[in-house]
Amino acid sequence: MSNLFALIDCDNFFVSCERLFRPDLNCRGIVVLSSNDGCVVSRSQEAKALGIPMGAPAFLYRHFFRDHDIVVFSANFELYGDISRRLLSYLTSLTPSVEAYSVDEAFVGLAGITAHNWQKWGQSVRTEINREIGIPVSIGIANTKTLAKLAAWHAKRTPDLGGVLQLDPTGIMHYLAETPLEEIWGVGRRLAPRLKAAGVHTALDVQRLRPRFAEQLMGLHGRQLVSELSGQSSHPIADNNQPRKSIMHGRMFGEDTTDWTVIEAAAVTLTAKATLRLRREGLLAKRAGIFISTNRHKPGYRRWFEQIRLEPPTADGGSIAEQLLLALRKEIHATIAFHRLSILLDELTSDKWLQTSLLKSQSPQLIALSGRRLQAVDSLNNRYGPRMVRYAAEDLSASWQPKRALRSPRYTTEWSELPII
DNA sequence: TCTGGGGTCCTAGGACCC
DNA sequence: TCTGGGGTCCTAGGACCC
Repeated sequence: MSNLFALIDCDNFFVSCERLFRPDLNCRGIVVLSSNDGCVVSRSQEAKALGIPMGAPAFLYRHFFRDHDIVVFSANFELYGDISRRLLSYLTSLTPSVEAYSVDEAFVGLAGITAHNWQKWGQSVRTEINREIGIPVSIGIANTKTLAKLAAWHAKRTPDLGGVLQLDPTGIMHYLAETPLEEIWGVGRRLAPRLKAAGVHTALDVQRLRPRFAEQLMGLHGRQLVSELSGQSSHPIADNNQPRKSIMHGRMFGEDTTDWTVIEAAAVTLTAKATLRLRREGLLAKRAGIFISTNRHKPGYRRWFEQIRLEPPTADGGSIAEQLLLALRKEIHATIAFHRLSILLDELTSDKWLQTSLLKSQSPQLIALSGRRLQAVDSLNNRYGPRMVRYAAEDLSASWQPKRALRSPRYTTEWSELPII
């Protein structure tokens, strides 16, 4: 028995996924760009060594990429999502105590696993992931999730460790002292300056804070941080089956637009996608919001947010989009170049128990009809391909669709894009 | 010309109640 | 004229994460 946590953290995840099907790129500088080919979200070691920062705007680096022979990809989220699922399924074969923390990281509770030497256990897991899935990972092992994150950070940067670090009581002080404040899980760009002003510069300094003072500096969160860094766990492995609390779906437009028709097409398409996720997870939304803004990098930046109540709760994209657009239209008069639009669904509830309103009662027949229509659409789309049946408004314009000119094939999720040997 | 997308949690303050 | 104390709930905004 042990109360240890492991963090499995993929190295340069998006780049590693691209290399999986392009071994010819193994020693090349590679970057992967965000949606709309906007900025750099993943870099190979070679690209990092050249000094390309995370989040670098792609347009500023176009010449740099060319001059340094950097291979550039648009993000291929279908591929990354699929590889991520494979990793998760491998980890779940070791123990059910797995928390998918993000697309490229997972926590594993080690209580149910027996091993004499955790460092060796980590090495073997790492080797096996490399063999079975083909993605390099770093592994941190410690008594708390915060320390496991910290261990993985060092495992990535210290070649002698071979990609795995277990923080045991003898070595822990050294690594805490060597961890800059900003690298602690839970200390971001706002807290860091506040802590520095109080003379706190490393993870060891934070660990040594008096809990009351930590709470003054960082709120409740600070107290937990001190205890987590001291080896007292306050964050257990989270249950991935907990229903989600909100769904947000948005896009920056391929080009700015003043055209209401384009806004409509974007809003309906994004709402349809968001409500499809809702239905797949057996949820209904009680509230929806639409968020639209101009380019925040240009002067005169403005944004609008309209929220509506959904009575009864629904997963019907057409009806939600219609109400949202109606609400938005009332607020927007001038012709403005819009840059980005998002849909938010929240106050989610299970579709098993439908709470109908007493006052604004809608006929049960009507609700049932909408449910059957959505079911029919979903089953047609499952059978014949996504978006085979869709709202006409989705096709009013495609000009808002983001650019992804340099996307690699969806090797593992599209029959027509299978790799050819 | 060109700068991403999707989440969760905590807190402060206001409205309202007795 | 004077104007307490304590509680709950909701929301917007801020902070964090990847």
